[in-house]
Amino acid sequence: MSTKDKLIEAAIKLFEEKGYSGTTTAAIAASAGVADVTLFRHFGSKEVIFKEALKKIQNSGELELFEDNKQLDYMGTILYASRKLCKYFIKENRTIRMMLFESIRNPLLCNFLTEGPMKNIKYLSRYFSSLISDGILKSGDPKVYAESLVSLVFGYTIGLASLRDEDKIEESLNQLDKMISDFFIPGIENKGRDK
Amino acid sequence: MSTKDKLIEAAIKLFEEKGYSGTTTAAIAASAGVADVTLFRHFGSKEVIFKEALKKIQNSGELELFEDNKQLDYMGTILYASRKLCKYFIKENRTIRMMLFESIRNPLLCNFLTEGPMKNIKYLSRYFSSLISDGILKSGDPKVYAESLVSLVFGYTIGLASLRDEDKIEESLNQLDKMISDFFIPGIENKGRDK
DNA sequence: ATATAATGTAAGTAACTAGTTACAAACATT
DNA sequence: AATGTTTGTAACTAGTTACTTACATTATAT
Repeated sequence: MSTKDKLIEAAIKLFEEKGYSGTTTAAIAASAGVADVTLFRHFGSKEVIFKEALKKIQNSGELELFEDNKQLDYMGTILYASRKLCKYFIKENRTIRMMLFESIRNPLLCNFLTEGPMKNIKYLSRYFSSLISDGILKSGDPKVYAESLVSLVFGYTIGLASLRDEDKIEESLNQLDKMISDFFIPGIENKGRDK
Repeated sequence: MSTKDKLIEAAIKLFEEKGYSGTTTAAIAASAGVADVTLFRHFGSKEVIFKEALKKIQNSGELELFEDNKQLDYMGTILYASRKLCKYFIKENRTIRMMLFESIRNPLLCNFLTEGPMKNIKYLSRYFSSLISDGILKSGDPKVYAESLVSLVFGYTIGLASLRDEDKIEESLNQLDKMISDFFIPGIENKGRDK
């Protein structure tokens, strides 16, 4: 691994735990096992390495919500997607919480933060849209369906699960499954018609 | 307003915007219009004034989700409660985002943060429980119902709405209403039976 | 009117902070 | 073997940070 990569990795670890102003350039260099001055030779300033760290964080956040090779019904597909989303939110919960805070003062970060979820919402919207056309789901705005699902998963994992004991993750996943299958899906299903 | 109160208020404003390490004691004192040394005479250290500020934030978060004098059906009651919750999350979104971040390193803050929502979840659980007994809602775990509702509102306001333009709040409230009435409630309603 | 408490002024401490500069050592390339 | 690149060491700057001490001033209460 190159020196630059070592620095970026150390920076990500520290920034996500302590935020921008809680992290010092000296700590990043020490954590990467290089001299202080090397950081400035590579990045010039703390601002720059912070932004580069964010860039790498974002690139690692590309999610494939649907797996083509699996033959699932719509219930299974929605559950699969929300599980995947949930696992991502749990895994990255500290980064997300840090960025949610840093974006208070840095509005550019807001777009940055929402880019990933917005992509997922688009994918989900398209999927819901096709399910509506097929008469499987009630007619309605598929984007609202998608935003609801993502909000539910996000709110549950970041707002509740990530604040509880870390060893209860499996339990959280199960409860989320229950939420989705017991009333998110029944709420959007087309019950009156053919099925 | 007493000097101590002025300091706490200034501290809240700064901590919620810049977090713990981004806020300086000098800035708090200046914002409160008092001398630097006065802060230390009242609180002794930055840690202490931070914790006192948090205490006051928490006390202001007591929410009455149900209004007794209004005669609403269950749909209206749930919508009223979620609107109230949503408005609170929007109003306090910066504080919440700050605490979500600060709690990464301070686990005590986690309990602190969830205390308010957990109370709301308890209230809602009790309400849902009675609706289940009345046959209005499907049988199921009322706590899961409540956590779903709070997660949905939290996820939508903190995860999506608060990151968008601030002037779109009204629109966000309307969309949340739509989510609740169009498929959260249909998802938990008892459709098969008497109503 | 006087004692008491709360505040301001001023100076200072010791540690930390981002960032720079100059020089030497290690390294790989040719 | 010579050269250029990357890195480490070390010293430094200039500003910031939490926090302290000593003394003067103001307000309050009795």
